[in-house]
Amino acid sequence: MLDDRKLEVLRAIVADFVSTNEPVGSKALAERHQLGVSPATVRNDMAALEEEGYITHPHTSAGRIPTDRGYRLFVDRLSSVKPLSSAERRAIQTFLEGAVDLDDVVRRTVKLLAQLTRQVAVVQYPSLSRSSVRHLEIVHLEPSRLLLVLITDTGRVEQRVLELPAELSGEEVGQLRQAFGQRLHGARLVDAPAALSDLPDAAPPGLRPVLTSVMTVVLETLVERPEERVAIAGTHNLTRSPLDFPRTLQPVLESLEEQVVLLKLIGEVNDPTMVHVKIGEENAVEGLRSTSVVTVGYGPDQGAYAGLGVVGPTRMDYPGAIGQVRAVARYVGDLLAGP
Amino acid sequence: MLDDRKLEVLRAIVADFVSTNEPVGSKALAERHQLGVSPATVRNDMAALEEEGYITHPHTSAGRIPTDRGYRLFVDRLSSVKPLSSAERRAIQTFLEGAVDLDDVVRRTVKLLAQLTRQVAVVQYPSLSRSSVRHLEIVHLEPSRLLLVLITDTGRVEQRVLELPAELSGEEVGQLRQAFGQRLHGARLVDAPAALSDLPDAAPPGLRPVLTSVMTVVLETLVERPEERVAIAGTHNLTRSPLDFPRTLQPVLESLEEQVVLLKLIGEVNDPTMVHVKIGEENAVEGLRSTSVVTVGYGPDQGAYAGLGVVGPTRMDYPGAIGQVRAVARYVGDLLAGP
DNA sequence: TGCTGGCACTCCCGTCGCGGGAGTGCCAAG
DNA sequence: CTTGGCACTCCCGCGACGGGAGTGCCAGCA
Repeated sequence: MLDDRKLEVLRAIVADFVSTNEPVGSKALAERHQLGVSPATVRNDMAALEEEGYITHPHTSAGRIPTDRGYRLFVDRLSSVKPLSSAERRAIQTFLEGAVDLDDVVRRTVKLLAQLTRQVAVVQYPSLSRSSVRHLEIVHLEPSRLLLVLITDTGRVEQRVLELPAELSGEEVGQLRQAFGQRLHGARLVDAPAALSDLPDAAPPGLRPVLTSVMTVVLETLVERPEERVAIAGTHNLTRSPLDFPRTLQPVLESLEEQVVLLKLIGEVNDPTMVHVKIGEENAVEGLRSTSVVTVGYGPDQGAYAGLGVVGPTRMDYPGAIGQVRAVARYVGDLLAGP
Repeated sequence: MLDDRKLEVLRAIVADFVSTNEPVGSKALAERHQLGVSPATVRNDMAALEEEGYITHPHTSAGRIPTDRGYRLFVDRLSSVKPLSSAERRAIQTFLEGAVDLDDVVRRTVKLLAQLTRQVAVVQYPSLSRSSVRHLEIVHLEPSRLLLVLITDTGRVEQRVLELPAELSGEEVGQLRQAFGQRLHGARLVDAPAALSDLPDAAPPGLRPVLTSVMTVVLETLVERPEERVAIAGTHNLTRSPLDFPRTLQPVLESLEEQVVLLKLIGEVNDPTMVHVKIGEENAVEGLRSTSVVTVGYGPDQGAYAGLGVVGPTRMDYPGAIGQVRAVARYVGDLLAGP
């Protein structure tokens, strides 16, 4: 149905429309790209492409613009990832080096991504459940109050204050500390329940009640609490071309303020090592139906810590954005895996 | 120069313009408000007000709109703080109760403030330097690595990993812990340097080098690092009436993404117990010259933990915003001071 | 001196009509 | 299947126009 030239025409339409933001006509297309055919032929191809739903036109005598479906075809079959320029590579390096802690890494990353892609950037903090324990500290605040501090291999720190049913001696707290430390050190958080399963039996009987209660809280803090954070930057890029979001900026901004929405956006990926692209109506989130979202997981080699990506108009430089998102994800993944 | 009726006219202009967002004419003004004079008289007053720079008009035959100077006069002398409705009071209570930790409190507060005022809300995290130490924990991660965890009375937790020049024994770490704990417990962070000043002399000579190096880092973490965070919400409110920010939305969004800018915005107050209002051109920040900012400090009684406030168009319901900002600040202050 | 009604004037704004132009769809010929 | 030609459609910018809201000024009146 669609021969190579028609696809080439679609590619040209996407390219022109992305760069000019104006409906593109047959004549301009035949001239600017060397298609080797006349505008009339291009028109025929356009009619076919429109028949198939890949392009449309705002009114009868206007040029064509790609539909969501057209962008989808473009992304899937007509484009290859754009390699980064050396300036971009340098920008990534200089931007991320010198980060002092996890917060700093994430903040720099999201800002970098926003600048690089000139879109809205979103970066999820390394997910708790996918990290492993570097250190678990139990602090004896008061006789009947403990503070749990968890440090993960990604540098993330979680803490929780815990009220005890009974008072504990310093010695008992030391026993607790040792018991948990031994079993959890280096363990992945998802494996924590298994690692702790033998704990009640192994403990001295007198300590058992308090131990199980501490254990409950530890597990709750470590595993069950889905406290996922995201950072966002570059929202002003949405206003760059006012035409892209005529009156629909409000729902976009609203959606971007909902942590839940963002997490859904970034988290909903099958294969975290691949870059995923959601185009316009493909988005599950109501308010983002007028945008496209490019996401990828980041982390050491296989397992992903978390996700990051960009949100922009469907009229987006997909090859560029995909390349940039992937590059940043790799770099940050290495950075966090390093130390 | 300006008698009572002229001021009344100004107040009416502000009121009408804020609610309708349209230049207000003499006739409509005389009708809607009971000024007891004719439109012609109102016109004379308007001419005087314009002469003084309190109002202006977009073109010769249009109604009047307040200038920044006009809003200033309105805020300073012509308005009183609007008391909260009972629905608003209830909203504050239900919104903030059930917050589990500091992060949660701040997140809820900023969202609440955005909903209440229908503007962009900004909340600074309780400032480190103004809080006091609830607990300082020193964790012996490895022979030559320490982890410092600081918990403030506001529930804020800061941590820092510290590489030592030499290895330490567990016993020595215990000594460190005790030395710092004794001196810092309950102390305000600004007083930390003083509280620690006698430390080198009091310590056993063998421990001195490492102790001073730890001390440096502690002070750095506690006091010098100006790690101030802010939360923001409600940016979509900027798009509510597109007329307010015709083409100036971009710089506003850009400014609001700069932490530094926000901190400056909120931090620059003389008396933290008072609500401060910056109108349009009064703002030091370039990109926010088209907005007004209403801020106040929050915290226990006198000393302020930090600041919070809202950013909106100069055409803002000042009496309402001031009341809401103040109410939220008080409530959050109490909430944090309580436990 | 200050308020008022009257009146001319200004200027915005929505509407309409009018070309120009870009682009399309279709057709017949190569 | 491609191509040139051609009629048609519809947007868009422009200027003209009239209504209307609002102003500024002035003269009269308390």
